[in-house]
Amino acid sequence: MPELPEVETSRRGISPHIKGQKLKSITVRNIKLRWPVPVAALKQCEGEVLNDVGRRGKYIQLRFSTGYMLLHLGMSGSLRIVDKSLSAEKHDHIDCEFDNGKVLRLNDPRRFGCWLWVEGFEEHKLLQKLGPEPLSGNFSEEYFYQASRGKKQAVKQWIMDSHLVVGVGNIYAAESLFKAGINPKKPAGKISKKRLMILFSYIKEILAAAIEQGGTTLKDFVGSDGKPGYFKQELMVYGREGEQCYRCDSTIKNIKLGQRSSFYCPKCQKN
DNA sequence: AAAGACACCTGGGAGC
DNA sequence: TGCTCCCAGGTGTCTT
Repeated sequence: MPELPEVETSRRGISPHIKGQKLKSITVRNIKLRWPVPVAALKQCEGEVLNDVGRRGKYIQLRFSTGYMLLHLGMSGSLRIVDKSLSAEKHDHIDCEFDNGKVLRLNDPRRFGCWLWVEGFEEHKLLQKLGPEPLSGNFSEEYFYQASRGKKQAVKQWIMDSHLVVGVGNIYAAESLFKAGINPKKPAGKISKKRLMILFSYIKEILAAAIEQGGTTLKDFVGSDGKPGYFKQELMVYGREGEQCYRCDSTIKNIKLGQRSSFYCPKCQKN
């Protein structure tokens, strides 16, 4: 469910309801997420004020004075703000109830997500090796180009590696490669600087646009009656196997790269 | 060091 | 209706 735009949209959506509020209680109904939920450590935050809701890559950080909760939504996780009177349903694993009566509720059917506790303000091990934020100045053209040299890995897998840059998921990897006219199988190190710079621009552009759109398409995420929303933007290739390319008369293909579906147009993305 | 395979888990849809 | 099989927006960890 969540690529970076949805995580950021979730962060923006929940923050105004809970930032500055005192955490009244935390309820963990299932500790079996990707890693066991450290209930006792989380409980120590009860009575503390949530100072900030941050984000690094696809991780969300709930900051308290003693440290922060580190959340990831995995493949199927979602966060909602609900009234404390709304009873929990299937896969609602964690509730954070605040003094204002609002509850931050995690739903995650597949339980690939996590909810950890990080003491103090050091970067957690999971965050230490992450690459730059795609929409920050740290993600530069020169960095992108230099990192690509000598890489034999398929460009699609390369741009999805969070050690290179965070936040490029399966959908937006496919979409940015289509816009750049680059074949997803092409080894990253064999792409010319000129074409890499085009790809660089599209990665930024598409993620930025998706975040903008996420604000409207995902508002349900934080509604009291909310169900997870989906991006309704027009995807050029993702999920369109067998359909006609919007830019030519060719048919969209789907190949496996690193066990992930990879949609592309064999004509528009010949090389 | 780098690339690839595998692991974790549930639900929905296709096909029989 | 119900079974089996395949697929899904992620990513840490283990194996070559």
